[in-house]
Amino acid sequence: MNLPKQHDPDATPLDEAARAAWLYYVGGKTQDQIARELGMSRQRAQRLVSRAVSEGLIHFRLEHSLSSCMALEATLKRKYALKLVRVAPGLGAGADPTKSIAPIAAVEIERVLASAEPLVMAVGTGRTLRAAVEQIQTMQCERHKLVSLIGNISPDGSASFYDVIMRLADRVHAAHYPMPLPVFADSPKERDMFHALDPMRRTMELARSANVTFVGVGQMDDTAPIRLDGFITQEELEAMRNAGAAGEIVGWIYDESGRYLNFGSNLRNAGVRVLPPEENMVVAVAAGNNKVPALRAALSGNLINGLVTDEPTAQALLNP
Amino acid sequence: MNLPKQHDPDATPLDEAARAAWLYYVGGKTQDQIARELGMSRQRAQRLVSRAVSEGLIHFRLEHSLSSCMALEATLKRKYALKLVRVAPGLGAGADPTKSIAPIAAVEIERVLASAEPLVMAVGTGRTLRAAVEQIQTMQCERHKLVSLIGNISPDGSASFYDVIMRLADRVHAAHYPMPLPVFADSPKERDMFHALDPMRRTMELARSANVTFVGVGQMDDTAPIRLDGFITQEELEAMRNAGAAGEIVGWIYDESGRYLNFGSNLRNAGVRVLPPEENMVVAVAAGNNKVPALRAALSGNLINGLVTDEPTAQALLNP
DNA sequence: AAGCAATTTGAGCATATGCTCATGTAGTGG
DNA sequence: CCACTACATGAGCATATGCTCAAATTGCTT
Repeated sequence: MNLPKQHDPDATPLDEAARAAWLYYVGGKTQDQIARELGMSRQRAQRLVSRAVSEGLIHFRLEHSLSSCMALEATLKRKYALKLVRVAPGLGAGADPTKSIAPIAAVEIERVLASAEPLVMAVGTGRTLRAAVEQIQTMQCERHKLVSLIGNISPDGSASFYDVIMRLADRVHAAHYPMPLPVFADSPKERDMFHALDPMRRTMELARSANVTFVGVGQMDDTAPIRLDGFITQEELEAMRNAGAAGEIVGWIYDESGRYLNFGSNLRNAGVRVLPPEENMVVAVAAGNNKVPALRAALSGNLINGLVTDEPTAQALLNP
Repeated sequence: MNLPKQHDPDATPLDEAARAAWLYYVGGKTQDQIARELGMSRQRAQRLVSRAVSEGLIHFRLEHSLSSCMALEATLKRKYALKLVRVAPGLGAGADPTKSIAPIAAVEIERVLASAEPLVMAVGTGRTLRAAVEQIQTMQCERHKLVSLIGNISPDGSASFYDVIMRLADRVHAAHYPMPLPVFADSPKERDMFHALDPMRRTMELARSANVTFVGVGQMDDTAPIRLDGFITQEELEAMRNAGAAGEIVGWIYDESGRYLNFGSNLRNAGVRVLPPEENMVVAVAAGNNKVPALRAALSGNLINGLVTDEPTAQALLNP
């Protein structure tokens, strides 16, 4: 029988956490039972379960679309002529909307990657996309190509934290093409030098030919991620705002009608600009009150034709 | 902000359950908070969450392979020359092993269906497969064909409860070919009549050409599902046992070396027999102590070349 | 419209969970 | 070899969860 195991010796800590979480969520046992079965204190079992959750060893996935969210999806789709809209149930006032949209975005990315024909998928960066990628399940996608729209080198020279493409490629086993250049060059001249390099040119060409693109959207208020992560200074940010900046996609700043500014940091951006999609899909993954103006602008300029957001944001986008 | 919603009127009960579960598992809120946010009693919130779990609106998925299970997989793979082995962590003594293997089997079925090339997938029936299918996430698989190996008409004339193919096709949106005939004919003659029908012949041909097959495995002790579901009588079962019956796949009974008996109910079975795979894959999804002899027999006869089971069963299969 | 059965509801309570804190233990650098 | 830091552990407790039961509601039949 399954009496207390004397603490299986050849088990990594994460193994134990995974097993405890399995017994808890899949098996529906109490932590007390689990502790006894695994020969440990109830404390430890509790910690293992909570560890498994926080380390993302266990995923929760809702297999049911709320009708209220579906209604918002339909309305948004019509209003902005979008091809894809997903609205995640809101998590209420204080919560981080990233938590809410990440699992939904993950499902959509998986759905795209499940396609039979080989695709080129371009991806941006950012906290939200990063969180989404963490939720993607592993799959075999050798037929697809993943390409980054944006350099992976931070101002301080390190690889950017929110580098999404590598993690995604890891999970889905697809060929991937990161862009080994700074996000912003020091000058337009330097940027042109990078762009003159042949391998760079090919990667950028690939990115521009992507069938599907997933990007985050950055706001331009004082919490602008582009500033918080040290890509531009507060002064530059203010200058861009004065020039009409409403939002930003892979670092490219656009005004409230979704037109890219020909000014300031945009002149140094070394990455690929997302252009209004025609046959291809450009899906923005973003939610939160402070992103509403940026999203609205991107939508009016038809910079995107797909949107993954949450309930309150969807509502805000519909209330003019 | 998000103060108590006065009980959203246009929400189905399942909608509410899904929303509560979302807030609970994804949002990490307490049921008390959820109740306040949704304007209901804590009780109700509690019930909604537990309902969402029991109705399968929310799925738990482990994104981490336990090393002890991986070791068992490797050993089984070698010992029986299998192409695919997955071992789910056991849920301990009393628990229903179906609960344990269903999510793992679901992942494997998804993985197969994610394939780029069009496939023919044949499926059997049974409680275990049925539970696995409930765990599969929805996907778009128009390129694939799903075909049933077994009739979907019970002895009492109703459609069989554990009919798997329709549910699976529903979820994954694939073309599907059920077999509108009884599981067992009344006589060999009647069976031949069914088989003479042209559409039936084509479906059976399709089933025999399947690239991948997923089946359950039935035991031959007094808990034999084939008897419990009224397909054969206790007397027939005993007769088959006396003739050496060790297990059953889609109703076809085989002996301990995995050879089909040419006897009894096998003479009336109207479905397609699973033959030892060559290029194709035949994956058995089964676990539990009482299934060990049936599994062992199927493995010795090379009736299957893939196995999804749980830890205790894997261990039992390895201890001779 | 009344009566009945079946389901839903909330109160109260036993149990399970998770947090804090004091203590222990391993690993590191002097 | 000792001192120190960082992290792991278990006890105790406040809180969250889920079960039971009695009351209320719903839907259905007469």
